[in-house]
Amino acid sequence: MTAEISTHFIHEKIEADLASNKTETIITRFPPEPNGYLHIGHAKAIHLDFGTALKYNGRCHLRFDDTNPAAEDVHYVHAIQEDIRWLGYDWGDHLYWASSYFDQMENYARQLIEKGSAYVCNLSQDEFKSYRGVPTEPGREPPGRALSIHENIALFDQMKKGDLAEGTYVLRARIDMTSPNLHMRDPAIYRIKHAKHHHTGDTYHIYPMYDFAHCIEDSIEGITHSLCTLEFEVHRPLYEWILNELNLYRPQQIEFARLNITYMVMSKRKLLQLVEENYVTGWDDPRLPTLSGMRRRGFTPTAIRNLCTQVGCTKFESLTEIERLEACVRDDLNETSPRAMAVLDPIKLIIENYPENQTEELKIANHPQNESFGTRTVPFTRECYIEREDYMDDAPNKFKRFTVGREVRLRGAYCVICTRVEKNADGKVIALYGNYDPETRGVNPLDGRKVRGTIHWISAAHACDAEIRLYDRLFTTENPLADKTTEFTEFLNPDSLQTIQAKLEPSLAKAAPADRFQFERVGYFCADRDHTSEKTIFNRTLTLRAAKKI
RNA sequence: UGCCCGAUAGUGUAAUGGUAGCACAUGUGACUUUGACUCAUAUGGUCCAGGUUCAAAUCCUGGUCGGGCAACCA
Repeated sequence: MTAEISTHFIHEKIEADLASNKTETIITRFPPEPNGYLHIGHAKAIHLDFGTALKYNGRCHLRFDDTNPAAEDVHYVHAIQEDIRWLGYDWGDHLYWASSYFDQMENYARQLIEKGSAYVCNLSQDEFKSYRGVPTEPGREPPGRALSIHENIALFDQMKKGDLAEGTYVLRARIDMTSPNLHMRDPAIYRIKHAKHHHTGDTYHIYPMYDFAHCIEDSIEGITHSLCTLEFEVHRPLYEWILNELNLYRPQQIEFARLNITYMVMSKRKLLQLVEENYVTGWDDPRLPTLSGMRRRGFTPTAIRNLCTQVGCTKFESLTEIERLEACVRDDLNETSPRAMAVLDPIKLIIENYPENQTEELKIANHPQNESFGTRTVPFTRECYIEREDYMDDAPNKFKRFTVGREVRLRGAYCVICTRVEKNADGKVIALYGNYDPETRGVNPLDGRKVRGTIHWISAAHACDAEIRLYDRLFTTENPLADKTTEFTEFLNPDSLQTIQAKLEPSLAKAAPADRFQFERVGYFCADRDHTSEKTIFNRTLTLRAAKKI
């Protein structure tokens, strides 16, 4: 695949480092914690990390940041790898685990203790809170600072052996309790956890904290540029302090803004809540911004990568309009999806001058601009389904579809003039009657009259019944998290999923799960993963770009 | 009220002291056997105030507004 990626401040920094020979090979890393599914926000980071490595002929490591066994699960490890591959990126042999560095990290922690730069602290979380102080006031030195190196080593050994209960002791970096940066006020770097780790099992009872672990992981792997999101900006002094204290190679951490998209929530915690409280059907619900959800919805990796390129990379906390994502998806799908016909809200059209028992196999192109998509045959008969909204009583002149007396082209078939309409007692249209012009099969009328509208249709006798899931945005407000006083679930769109029964052209019964189509004039659809030869199920990926219909 | 970061059309971005461009969205028109696609065209912008300079979106100072930081999460 191509490394389509725009240039921005991070690449300027990289190019300067290359030019000054500070670095030779660019090495980045994508470091997910296996505690949830990847979403489109991660796609931005993946695109940046892997795309940058590709652009500069370097490499990108996939490293699972598995330092907290309480939250993590091997199930997520598999899902994350699948999603990254689906997006189109490959880490080759460079798969790493924070947990494989645990022994080294312990040694580094010991080094810190031995040089007096770390100590064991027995303060409870609440107690330490009062020692740490608040942003506007300096903290006080915790009593543990007075312990001898000997005592600290002994205590750390006990923590490691698993004799001590969780929460009783932590190892702290000894930095500066008066620092204006709270992260420098003796942060915890090791804590006791008796949980079973998905990768190391019961081997360890102590686990490193993010701030201690991450910089060491980067350093060990020789990462040149460690790209992360803005909230880690205030952690950078700590990242650098630890590696300096340990006299280790120091990668360059650079921060960029997260991706936010209107009508979506990107927080892992919020997504988990939507899944656990059954607001959606699972992590791969097509309404979710998870990569697995978007995949099931029918979005393409190309579209997502293009979006990432378009939004670029800055330090400005932006909110991207969902329309831009949708434009990327339509742009790709327009080029890559074969066309087909489906009637979502059927009414019958009876062509009275068409022979009663005749079936014609019409050859129709699968793509209007690309002949390589080939053709398919679609059966045509006297009775067809057409879309209810393709008929209107007393239609204005601009309405290019049926009204009594108006002639319309049936896509790929004949021109038909609507002669009368049949309604039930409530005035609801039950059927349309019309006559076709046998001379117009595939061509315009010979007499030169203009037929302005073209509509889609399905032969009633051959129609394939299908379940169609119409998805719409999950929330009704652009930024469901903006209002801090209202729970974001209050803004859930009650109509985000509508399931209907529709009529499809028979060729679609042969579709395989995940196959994508454009149902002409209706939208982009893909066969759901639940789709089988017995039960036809399609998801609506997106509608066609909304044009003003009369 | 401590520290850190940021601010360019509605939105996302480019311009690296020298003509403020591009894309998405929106309006209008053309084409069309998809009211799609495509094409043309229009609307619309440098947070504010000073300063430096022949020249400032860009550099400096001060404001304003927005975001982040007080897990034994990452």
